[in-house]
Amino acid sequence: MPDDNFDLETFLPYLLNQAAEASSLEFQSVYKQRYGMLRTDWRVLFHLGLYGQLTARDIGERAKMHKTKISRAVQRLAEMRFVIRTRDGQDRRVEHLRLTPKGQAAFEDLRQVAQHYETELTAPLDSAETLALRRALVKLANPQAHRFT
Amino acid sequence: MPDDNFDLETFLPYLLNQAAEASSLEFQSVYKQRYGMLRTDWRVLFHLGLYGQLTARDIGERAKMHKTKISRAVQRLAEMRFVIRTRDGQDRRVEHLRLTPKGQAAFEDLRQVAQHYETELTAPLDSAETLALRRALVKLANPQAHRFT
DNA sequence: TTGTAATAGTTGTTTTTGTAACTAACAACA
DNA sequence: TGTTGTTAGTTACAAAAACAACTATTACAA
Repeated sequence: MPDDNFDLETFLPYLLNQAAEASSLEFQSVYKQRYGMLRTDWRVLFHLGLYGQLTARDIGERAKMHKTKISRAVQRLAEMRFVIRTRDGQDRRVEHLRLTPKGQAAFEDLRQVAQHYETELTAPLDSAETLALRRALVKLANPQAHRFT
Repeated sequence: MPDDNFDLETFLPYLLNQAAEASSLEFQSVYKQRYGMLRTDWRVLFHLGLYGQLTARDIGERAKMHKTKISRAVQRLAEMRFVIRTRDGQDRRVEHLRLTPKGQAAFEDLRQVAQHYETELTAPLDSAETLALRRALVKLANPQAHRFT
């Protein structure tokens, strides 16, 4: 008979998903209703807003998103005139992406929402707790950096 | 000019999603390859395995899953002969769900995998960190219980 | 009673995602 | 050169999720 001291509510993949979903809900409703964006869209937007000009490949690497997701997000963002794509001169396969003024404005707007929402989210946690949470999450999000296998 | 001290990597909804995705990956490959299950499927399976007979409604409430998701998961699990459905005598709308012996076996198997995987996941964290993480996640997963709005 | 609202669960349709195959461009090396 | 392999990004198709409308049953109140 296997161990009985297992609870679903403490199983990390489950718990993490619950927390992630709950904590994304409100923010999601903002970028969705205000700009008709999908989750992939705002991620790309934020990457470009925060880190400047990037290629689709760069974004995929940083955000761990598959290239098809990014390709489609960029298409949508370009249609909305939030992003401009320019071919690289040296290597004509790669495309440089950057925000238009309109995209920049949307980014600034959503960043403020995000920032505000962040403080709301962490309200039930004291600052030590929040710090510990972030540190643990970073470790979980980047497993290879901490394992030996 | 808005605050510039905002980083995507520390934005909780983003970070939580990254951690959740990374930490679900390996476990997902097990229940997928071993039983052809979807995420919704193992969640329903685990609910029934851990808490005994439940209705679809119960599961939806506990797991915060939409009823259509559960309906279809139950269909799949019933096809696999992992779950048995019996109509309630009093209220003929409700259906009681429980695991068959075959379903029970699959649950026990996956529970062991989960338990083992859990220790692997928490390996890079010390026990205080793990505890803090769980407590914080529980708070984030159940916002209404901690807010005043 | 009977008409209205509510609830449990299902089904149908549309979006979104995942996966694989594809095009175009470059790299490296015989 | 040309041939093979690799890379950036797109497209096509299949799988899954989201959303809305539906059936069947119960609750409740005029």
